[in-house]
Amino acid sequence: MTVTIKDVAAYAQCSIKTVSRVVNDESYVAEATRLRVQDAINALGYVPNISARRLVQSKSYVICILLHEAGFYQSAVLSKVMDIGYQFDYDILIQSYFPVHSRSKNKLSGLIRERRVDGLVITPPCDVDPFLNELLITSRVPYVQITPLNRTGNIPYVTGDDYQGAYLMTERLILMGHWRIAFLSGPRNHRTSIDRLYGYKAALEMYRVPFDADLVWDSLFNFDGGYNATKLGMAMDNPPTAIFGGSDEAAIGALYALQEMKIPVPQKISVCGFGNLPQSQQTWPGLSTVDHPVEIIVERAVEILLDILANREPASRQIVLPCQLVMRGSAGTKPPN
Amino acid sequence: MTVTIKDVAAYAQCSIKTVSRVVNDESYVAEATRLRVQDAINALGYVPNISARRLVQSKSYVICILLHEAGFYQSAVLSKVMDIGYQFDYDILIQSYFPVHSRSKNKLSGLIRERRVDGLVITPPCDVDPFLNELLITSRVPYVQITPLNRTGNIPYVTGDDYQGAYLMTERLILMGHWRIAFLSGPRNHRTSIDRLYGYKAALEMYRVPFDADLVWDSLFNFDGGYNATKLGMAMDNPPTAIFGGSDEAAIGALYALQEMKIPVPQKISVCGFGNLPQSQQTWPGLSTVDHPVEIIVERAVEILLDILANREPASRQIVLPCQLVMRGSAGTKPPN
DNA sequence: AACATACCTGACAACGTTGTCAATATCTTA
DNA sequence: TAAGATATTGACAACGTTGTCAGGTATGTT
Repeated sequence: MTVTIKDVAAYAQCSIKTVSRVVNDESYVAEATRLRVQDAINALGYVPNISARRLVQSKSYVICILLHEAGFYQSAVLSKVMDIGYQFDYDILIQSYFPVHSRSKNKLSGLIRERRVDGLVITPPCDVDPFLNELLITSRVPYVQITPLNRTGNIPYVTGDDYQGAYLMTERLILMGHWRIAFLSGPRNHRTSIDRLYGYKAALEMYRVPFDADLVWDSLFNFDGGYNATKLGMAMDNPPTAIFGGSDEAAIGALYALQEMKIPVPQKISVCGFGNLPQSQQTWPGLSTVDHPVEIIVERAVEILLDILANREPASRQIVLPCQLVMRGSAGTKPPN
Repeated sequence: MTVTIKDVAAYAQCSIKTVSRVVNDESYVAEATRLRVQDAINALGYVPNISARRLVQSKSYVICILLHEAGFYQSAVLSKVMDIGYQFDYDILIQSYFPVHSRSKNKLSGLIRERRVDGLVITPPCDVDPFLNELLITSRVPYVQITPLNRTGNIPYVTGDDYQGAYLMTERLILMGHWRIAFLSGPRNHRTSIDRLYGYKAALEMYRVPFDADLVWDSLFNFDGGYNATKLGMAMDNPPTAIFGGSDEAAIGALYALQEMKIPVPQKISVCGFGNLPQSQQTWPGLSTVDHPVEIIVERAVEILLDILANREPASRQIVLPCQLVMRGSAGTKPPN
């Protein structure tokens, strides 16, 4: 039924090893032989059996993207992963991971321990899960973290510069006249969230704008969090003239809340986000945000992983990429009192 | 280094075949033997080598989700696929497919012909690509289409009822007093787009609302298309009081355009979409839309595919699921003249 | 007691490829 | 011309599993 390397060898009158050499572009094949084999391959429509190759080489040629819930950020990562997927010899497998499901744990454990995947790309918030970390250590499977919530210097990761990005945006708001700027914070024990908050604080300090702890609003970095925090926060005696969302999702939630409260953006209040997700340019007004270069981040992460898998030493194992401001309609100069 | 079935057999003092039986839960293994083998497996930490199993069974235990560009709809599909992915024995591979890239074609062709995937789930607009269709036919690989742009009765697919959904929404708008309702159309040669247009027309007819061809605006079903069409269309002499976007993306584009033109929604004009994408509840005002039950669609599609792969006859090979209205703030009664 | 039947087990081939190594042919150099 | 280097090829084992089939041992039936 299916054409194997033996059929090709018989057709081309040579050994299977020679066919293998031609298929894998190895040296030491006479030009005439190579052509004869090529013809045989074409004539018979031979395609190598990947399972056999994988067995004998004990490699799966699969890398796995590990995601938690499918939020917008995760979608953005997937978009890029898909875009570049066809450039590699590796196949790309996606796997969700919910630590609460034991089936989910089992699946993941099988994936790694049965060596169905050669390497992993880990997206937040999977990097902070203890079970996964344990599994990664004991199995010794290579992996790279993308924009981890927490990170240590010896694990490969690629991330945007949270501190610098938050600093830039805060600075910009200050230069537009704002001095009461609320910050929509994420979980207080996550590095990403902490770094962004530090960037925010540093800019305030640099421009001698007093820091007000009441302007740091917990948002969990998601839509509902941003919405609720804004509803609550805008009721304070001395509300801010700008809201800087530590994530686009939270900022979009803030936008929604403000619309609901009929507080015009940006006339009465400015809103900014962090992430530059695809939908942040489809809100009204367009969301000013810090571009977290997801595409480059993913590209670099996959590059590092492929280097590791090929036993090449990657140019760098920890990459922090600078962020840029993307100003749209949602941010403007501070309104007169 | 790695523990194989032989090691387990030696430890448990039995043949490799018996270990295989235990691992695969086959009958005809004495209880005592089974326990002895289980102990050996646990003691040695044995995990079967999947590549070997795949080779001997000539199956890959992988299903592939084929996507074109990573739009929001595609992300929604992926989300659900991920959600349910850990329930299967199959691994889930994602692959983008851009017919213009020859590398993309090669990758896909290899994926199928090298039998790296056992089956495919095909998302729009991949289903209308001739190269892919040719490949699917010649390779005989099983596949299911999700909400195909075009479809024939003999190919497995799962989709929402475009006609019925569009009918319902148009009817609702009419009942809210609208009789000049613009329809943001997709490509005119795609079944999905045509069906939604027919549903729209049918409702108009039923309620004796005259059909005006000038109110069918080409939008390509995306944000820019919806935006441009709305900008253009609202400049006409007798503009509509409602815009029904054939897709949420187009409707969100329309919302943006209307905000830009300072035409209040829903006071002056109502806007509705089709799809109920995650972000359609994060727009302001919340987008009224037709819920396309993506989650169920994906679930059913995967069920069908798994049935086919297991040589079970699926309960049904073509499934058309009813749609429901989700009314949010973007639609209201027709304003007085 | 003879025989059928169900249960249990293991030897061995097969899956389709790549790696190792030896054998041969051809070329280069002194 | 001989010796050594280089190019070319193929035989065969190995990868780790599952499928086939034959053989053995209890158990039940006539």
